[in-house]
Amino acid sequence: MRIVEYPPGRREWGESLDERLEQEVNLLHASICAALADPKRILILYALHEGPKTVSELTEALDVPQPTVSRHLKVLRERRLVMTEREGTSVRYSLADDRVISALDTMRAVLMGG
Amino acid sequence: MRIVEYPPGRREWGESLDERLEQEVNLLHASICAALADPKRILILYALHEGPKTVSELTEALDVPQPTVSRHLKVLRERRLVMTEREGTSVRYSLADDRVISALDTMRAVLMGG
DNA sequence: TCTGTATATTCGGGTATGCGAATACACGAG
DNA sequence: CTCGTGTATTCGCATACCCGAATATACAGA
Repeated sequence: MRIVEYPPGRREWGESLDERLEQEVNLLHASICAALADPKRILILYALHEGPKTVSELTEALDVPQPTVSRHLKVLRERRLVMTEREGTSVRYSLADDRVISALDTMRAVLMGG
Repeated sequence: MRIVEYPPGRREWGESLDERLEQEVNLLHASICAALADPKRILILYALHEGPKTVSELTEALDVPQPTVSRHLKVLRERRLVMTEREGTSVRYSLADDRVISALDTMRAVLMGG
C-alpha cells in the first residue's frame, strides 16, 4: 500500500529530492545563514570563540551600544548558535557549536585563495 | 628601529588585532556571507555543485523566473563565487570554489547535530 | 522593599533587499 | 541585416532588516 500520494504528471523521486534539498536549504538559511548576514553577529561569534563572555564584555569588545549587542544575541540565541548561563545579575554567553567557526574559517580561506 | 607608529594611549597589538579581525569579518560578510543570505542563492550554489549549468537549466531546476535567476547569479558573480563561460547564445555557470559547499555542509551538520 | 547594575525589549524611521513585469542586450542562423 | 533564442538589466513597490533612543525586566545588596 502506498502511503504517500503524488500529484499526477510529476516525476516522483527526482522532484521529491529537489524539494527535500530545497526544504533543507530553506531551513539552513533560516537557522544559520540568516544569522551570519550581519558583520557584527559574525564578530560576536568570533569573540565567543575565544571563550564565554557576558553582554557587558561583548559590548566593550565590539564597541557598540548594549541594546544592539542584546538584539544581535537574541538572533543568535533563537537559532541556538549560542548558549546562555546566568551569573548573578549578568548573563554569560558561549558558543553552542564550534563548527560554525570552522565554516566561517573555510569561507575566509576561500576569500584569501581567490 | 620601529617601523610602525601607534597613537598614544592605546593597547598596541590587542586593539590592532581586533581592528584587523573586524576588517576581515566585514570583508567576509560583504564577499560571501551576504551572498548566502538568500535561500535561492544557496540552492543555485548546490545546483552548480552537481556540475556547470546554463541560466536556462538553472531556471528550470529552481522553478523561478529567469530574471530572478539572473539577478541572483549577478550577486554570486560579483563576489566571484561562480564563474561564467559563453556557449553560443547561452552562458554556462560553474562553481568557482567547492569550499563554499564544504562550509555550507558544515552548517548543515551543525543543524542536524544540534 | 528600595536601589543600582546588568540585560532585554519596544518603537520609529531610514535603508537595503527581493520580486514581478517590462525591457534591453548578445549571439547565431538564415 | 533581421529574426529568434538566451541572458541581463531596469523600474516600482512591498517587505525585511538595522539602528538609536527610550523603556522594561531581572537580580543582588542594603
